[in-house]
Amino acid sequence: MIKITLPDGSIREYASGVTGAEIAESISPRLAKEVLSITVNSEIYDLSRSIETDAHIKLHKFDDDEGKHAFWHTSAHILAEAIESLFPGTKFGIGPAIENGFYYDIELPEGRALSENDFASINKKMLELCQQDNLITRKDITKADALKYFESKGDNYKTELISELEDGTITLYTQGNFTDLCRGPHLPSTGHIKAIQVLSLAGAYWRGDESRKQLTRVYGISFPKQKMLEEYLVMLEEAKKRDHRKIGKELELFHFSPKVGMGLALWLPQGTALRDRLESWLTGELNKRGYEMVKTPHIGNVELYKTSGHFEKYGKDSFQPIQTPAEGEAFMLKPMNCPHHVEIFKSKQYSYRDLPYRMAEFGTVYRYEQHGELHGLTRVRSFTQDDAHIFCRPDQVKEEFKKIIELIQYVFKSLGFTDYRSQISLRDPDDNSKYIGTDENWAKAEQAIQEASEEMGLKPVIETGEAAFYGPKLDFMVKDALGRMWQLGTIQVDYNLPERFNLEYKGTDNQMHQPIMLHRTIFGSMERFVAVLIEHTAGKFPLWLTPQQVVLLPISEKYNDYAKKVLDLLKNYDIRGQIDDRNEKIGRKIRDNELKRIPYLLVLGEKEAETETLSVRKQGQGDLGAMSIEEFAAVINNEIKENFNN
RNA sequence: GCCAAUGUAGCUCAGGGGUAGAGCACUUCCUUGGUAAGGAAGAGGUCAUGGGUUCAAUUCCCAUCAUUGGCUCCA
Repeated sequence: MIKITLPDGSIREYASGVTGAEIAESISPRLAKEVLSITVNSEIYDLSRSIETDAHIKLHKFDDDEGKHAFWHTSAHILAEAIESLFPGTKFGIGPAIENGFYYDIELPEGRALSENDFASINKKMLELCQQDNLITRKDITKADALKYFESKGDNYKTELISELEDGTITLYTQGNFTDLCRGPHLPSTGHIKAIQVLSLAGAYWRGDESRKQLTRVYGISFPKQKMLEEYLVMLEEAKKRDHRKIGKELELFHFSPKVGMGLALWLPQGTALRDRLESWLTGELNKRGYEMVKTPHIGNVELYKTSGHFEKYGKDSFQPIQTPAEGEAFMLKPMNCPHHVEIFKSKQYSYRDLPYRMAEFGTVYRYEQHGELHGLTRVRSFTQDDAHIFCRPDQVKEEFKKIIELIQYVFKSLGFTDYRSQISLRDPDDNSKYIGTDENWAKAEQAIQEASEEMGLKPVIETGEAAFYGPKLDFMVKDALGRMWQLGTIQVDYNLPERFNLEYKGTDNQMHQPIMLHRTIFGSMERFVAVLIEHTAGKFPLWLTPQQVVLLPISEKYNDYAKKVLDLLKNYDIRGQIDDRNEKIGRKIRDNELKRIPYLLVLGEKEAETETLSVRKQGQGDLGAMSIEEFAAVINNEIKENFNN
């Protein structure tokens, strides 16, 4: 008998060789039906694989990541089986589970290409294979036998993968008529998959190497219930509806013109109003927290970036330097704000008492992103960072981190991002040679980041070896209304620039010391953040932020004068809006302004004019009834107050 | 930068070897209204750009540019 410890600490005894499926069955038949894979002492097993020794186990269903992984991994094999049966002679690359579904990289036989027209037949075949409920079996074979098998199939991608594996046993998984090289784990049988569908096609280089052959990547998704697939497809539709490029056009926020240049956003008046409001609000918060605003030019002498090291590292792939009539003189479009800020720092002498120096700028930078990488406002060639640099003493790093974390938490909360994750990137403990800065400073900074995160209530994921060469960092990822993750804020420690620019301050010992520099941004860039905010809110911005809080709708032009009077009064309460005095009926005005996502519509006619009231309509809720101007102002102000209080 | 698809009116899109269509938006007129589209008339396009094939190209072919979906890269 062996002892199996469940996640809750309870211990059950089974005969040696018991499988995950049998354990699940012994706990509950319902669980046995839903369980997909099992973790045995931190290794993930198939349910049919026997367990020979005492172990800690955890059973995985579709609702945890490990369960999904096995589910989608098996789905990828089904996709491959379907394609092989429909297009014999197809060669297969890799077919992993990904965050949302799975893909398989394939190479179709000569002269054959896959198009969206083939999706229906693939879907049909995949569903058929699932309904056959074929058992999935795992087989250990030798490397030589594995090579022989895939050579006989002519599958040179698989043989390449196998030949790079270590000697020893190799596992193959078979379901129905399809056998694939795979580490596993997989579902016990294909019947668990009740809904499966191809989603899209893309080209992908074999092993991500552009000098190698481009394969066809087929993306798909699958679920244990048909209804879940339907919901997923609805979510994809919803994501399309929320696409910031679409809403940006509808709400006239920004525009791209090929005549100006790709990746260069033109901010329209409404978008500018939104962005300016974000900037001025954040500036206010920065001032409260001891930051000082600075402004620096859009270009800088090439020598500056040579000193900072950016030119050497990125100059070739960047916008090329601008020549001047002077011999040998060149300027670069600013790719980073930090060298400029460093020069501001260097403009005077510092005592230890002057630190920390918190310097912030909404600084526009230019980076030559590759053509294919440009995407709406999220990937552009000119963008404005909400950048800040904090020059501090080593003993201040932790406190400064805490202050920045507090600010980031406040900003996220105020904008409705309640769900976010954080990640600390530390250096690779096995190889210190690739990092600049002393061991002592790194150790201190890494400790400071971890303590600060913990004291501020973050639960960061810690990634060792992910730090940049110049210092460790803390990144923030927010989850939007559709559950998608966006990387926004980041705080980075930098030992590199202080060294390259020879920054110093005078310590209590009357000696010069090198300050530590912290880079930090909250929004990342204004462009990207506005895009995320649009998709998160579907264009229904928080009341305090939205460019137009109210639109006044006179019933007919007889009441335009009353509307003008009301608008003036509302302005006294800092409520912003405009009058829709088009020659249209009230229903039309309501419809058009609802579509523009105006939070409050005020209907003004004879009744209202006589009683000095407003008929208030809230976006998405409809008629709230009549109110006095004072009452309405209170409604608005309360809603704004609540936004910042909860 | 690579692969694929796409590019027709301000927007969303239909069409198709014989000089171009719809809806919305726009302009003018009528209508002066009560909570998600009032009516009529009008104007608007070098069918992305440049070549080629053809009696004829917006349509077919090639190139370029841009957009979209991926890949690669990202200070």
